[in-house]
Amino acid sequence: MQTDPLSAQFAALADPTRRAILARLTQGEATVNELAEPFEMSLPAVSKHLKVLEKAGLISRSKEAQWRPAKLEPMAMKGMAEWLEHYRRYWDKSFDRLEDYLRKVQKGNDDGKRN
Amino acid sequence: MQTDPLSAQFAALADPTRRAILARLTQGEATVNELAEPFEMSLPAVSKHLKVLEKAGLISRSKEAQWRPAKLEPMAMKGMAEWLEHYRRYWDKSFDRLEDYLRKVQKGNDDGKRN
DNA sequence: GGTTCATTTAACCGATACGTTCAATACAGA
DNA sequence: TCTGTATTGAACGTATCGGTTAAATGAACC
Repeated sequence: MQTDPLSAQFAALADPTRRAILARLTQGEATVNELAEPFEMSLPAVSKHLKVLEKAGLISRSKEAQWRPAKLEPMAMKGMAEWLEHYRRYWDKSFDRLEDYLRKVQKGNDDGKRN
Repeated sequence: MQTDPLSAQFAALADPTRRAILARLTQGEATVNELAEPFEMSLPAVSKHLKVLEKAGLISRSKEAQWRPAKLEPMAMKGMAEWLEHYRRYWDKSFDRLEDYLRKVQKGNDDGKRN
């Protein structure tokens, strides 16, 4: 695999087991044993998946006694989401109209004092 | 690699050459030779990258004489974008407030007659 | 110190990824 | 039909992936 972050992150998402692990981690931190429970897969296999996710920056690990709970690091997803956003205008018809609208507001009656 | 579409699509994006090819295709259709030009890579290599992108549904190929121009199929990106959107609330602070707002509008003063 | 539990490391395996080179195919045009 | 151009196919090498089993590590508990 490549060394650039985006490649590592997309590659990490290219596996259903890893995507399921990330989904599980939206419910909160979890240990390897807990994460492995839904899968018909050995613990070392899950441990390796976690290593892939960690190298991609998508999760972090902590340490409590003999447990190494995994925690979601959602900021790492931002880059991928932004990359895809550049293409939204090519599939989302209504996005073109939104762009037009935003351009108009930006230019003309600039009442963007919100927040 | 897995056989589910999302895995194939994320895997396709996990390579900088393929991402560059997709970026190029936002400018319009292009032949293999044109697509290969920026890369220090053999033509068969680029041809293989196109096959990966095509299997993922991210591009399509047509046929004009001996040319097989590639065309962006942006709809195939929707699934990935939606998958990532589920996680936006975990990295985007302002998204929580937006959610609250939308929930409120949905419930109470429903003046959503636009469009 | 010995036991148990959680996790990782090591070694291995078959399949796939990504690149190469050389040959084959397909079409256009003189 | 011959030539040139565009593209793909076949065969190959090397590295990585995703899984396994068995052993090692580390911490808690008696």
